[in-house]
Amino acid sequence: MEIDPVRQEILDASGHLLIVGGPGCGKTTIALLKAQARLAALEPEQRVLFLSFSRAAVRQITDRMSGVLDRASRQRLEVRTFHAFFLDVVRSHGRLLTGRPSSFITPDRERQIQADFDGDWKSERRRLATEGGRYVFDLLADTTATLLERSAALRALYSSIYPLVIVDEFQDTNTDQWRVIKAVSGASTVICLADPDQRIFDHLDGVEEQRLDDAVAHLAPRPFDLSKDNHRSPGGGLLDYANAVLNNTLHAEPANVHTWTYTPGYGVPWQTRVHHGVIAMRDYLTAQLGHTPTIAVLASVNSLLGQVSEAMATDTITGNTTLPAVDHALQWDPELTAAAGYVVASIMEWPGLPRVEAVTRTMQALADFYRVKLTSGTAGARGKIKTMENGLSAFTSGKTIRSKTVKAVTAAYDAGISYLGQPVADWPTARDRLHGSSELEEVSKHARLLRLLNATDALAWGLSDSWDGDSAYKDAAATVRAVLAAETLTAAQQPPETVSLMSMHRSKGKEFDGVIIVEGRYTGTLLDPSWPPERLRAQRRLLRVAITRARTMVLFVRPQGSQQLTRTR
DNA sequence: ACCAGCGTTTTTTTT
DNA sequence: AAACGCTGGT
Repeated sequence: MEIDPVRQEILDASGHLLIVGGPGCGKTTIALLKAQARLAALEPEQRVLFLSFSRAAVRQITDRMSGVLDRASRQRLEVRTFHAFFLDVVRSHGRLLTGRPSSFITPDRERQIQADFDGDWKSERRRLATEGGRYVFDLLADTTATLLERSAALRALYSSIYPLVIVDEFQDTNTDQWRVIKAVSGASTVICLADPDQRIFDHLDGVEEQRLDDAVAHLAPRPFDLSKDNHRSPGGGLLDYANAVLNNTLHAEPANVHTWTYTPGYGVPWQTRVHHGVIAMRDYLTAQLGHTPTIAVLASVNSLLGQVSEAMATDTITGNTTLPAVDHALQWDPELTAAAGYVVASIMEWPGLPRVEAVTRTMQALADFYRVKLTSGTAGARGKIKTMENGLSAFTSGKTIRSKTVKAVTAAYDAGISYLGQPVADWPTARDRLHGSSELEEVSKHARLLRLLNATDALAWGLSDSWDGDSAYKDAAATVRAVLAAETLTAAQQPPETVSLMSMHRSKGKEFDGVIIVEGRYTGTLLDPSWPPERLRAQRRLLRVAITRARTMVLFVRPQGSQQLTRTR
């Protein structure tokens, strides 16, 4: 990178900095260079801390480091997620708060504990922390902030290890993360990297528009504005176009932005259009760039991406051409799918179990499914859990059962079920018992998504081992739990596929050679003039983020008659 | 206490 | 279109 006068000023400045600029303006690169410059003046054991939100973002930053920093600097620059850092602090020093060593509760374990607990989970997890020194993920930021706020010695310790702290995507930090930054800013220098127009997580608790004002008020940072620079798609006009979408100003579609419209009910399905778009873009970019391009398919809702994934997983014949299946990664929350899998697994244990125990286990797995939904924000799941628990206790105590789900599950058990000992055939047999209430239908539908976990082989092997050789799968639930837990962990560590499908929110901080933005007929609407102004502005920010993920080109696949993204006259 | 039916919204990381 | 939350009938 060329060091212009503004960047030279950043390198020379001392004290807190607030570096503001849009996508691809080089905020990260100049922050890395600043870290290198600062490291040269530090003691050998001192480090620079670079905090970001997701493991994917950490990966992108470390990848970029190799081209910018020398070896020695790379080794002394710690790029970590907020959570990894908080976990370290709590593990090392949580004892100061509770008088006992700290341990943490993984999300998987949290749900199990939650499943066995009746009452208010929020106060219970707080109690587990203060009385047992056991922390769930959600409490790590708050605990770290409290530790640093209360202990001057701890603040001094961390500031001496990390005299410089860089915070990525600062505009989306929540209240607890900000408390931590504030606490270390007393003795450490803080560099905030921010783009107020990339604020797309306002709807989350603790993420607020005023965060940048907080920084100005409490840190009095030296401000720098890099928003005029664009290194990601130089000359390509993608940033200009994205800014026009943000502000709804007059702008023509640049040559590297294309729109395909589809008419619902006529011609090929929209999913096939997307499939075609991915292949066309891959071929075009391969020729133009001379290497296999990275491509993202983005939508504003997850449900559309599941449909695209389904379509792209198989060869599709359209007219006289065949679209070959495309290997891709679907980034979505696998926890619910896994929970649905545990319900199916519990049904695979039925032949070896007495009636009460079989129904109880399946009902508990069903309740667990709704506990997962509850933790991911669906308030209505609470009522369903209660209904199921009530129905289950009515069942075990012989009272009249009113829950449709309990009735359907007992009826399915009483109808009898037999397995062949072949997991691939027996799994659907078990899954097809999930009928007779809206809850069972819902779980059944999620269970069908299990193919997306790419764990089919591992599941079949595991279940073969638990076949008792006669009629039942013993400990099928534990087997499936172990396989799926292992699978989700390894999936997170894999290098990204060249084609990935994710929500526009999830694409934050990532970049790709090409981006395909999909809009459905009824779902995932990109813009609707009837929305209230605040929602429209939030959506335009989101669209700007999505468009600027692309280095080279953008393709929209939209239904006919959809709202223009920029003013055209 | 349960659930069908109706009107509204769809966005989420973390070992 | 599907999944949410809310409400009134059983």
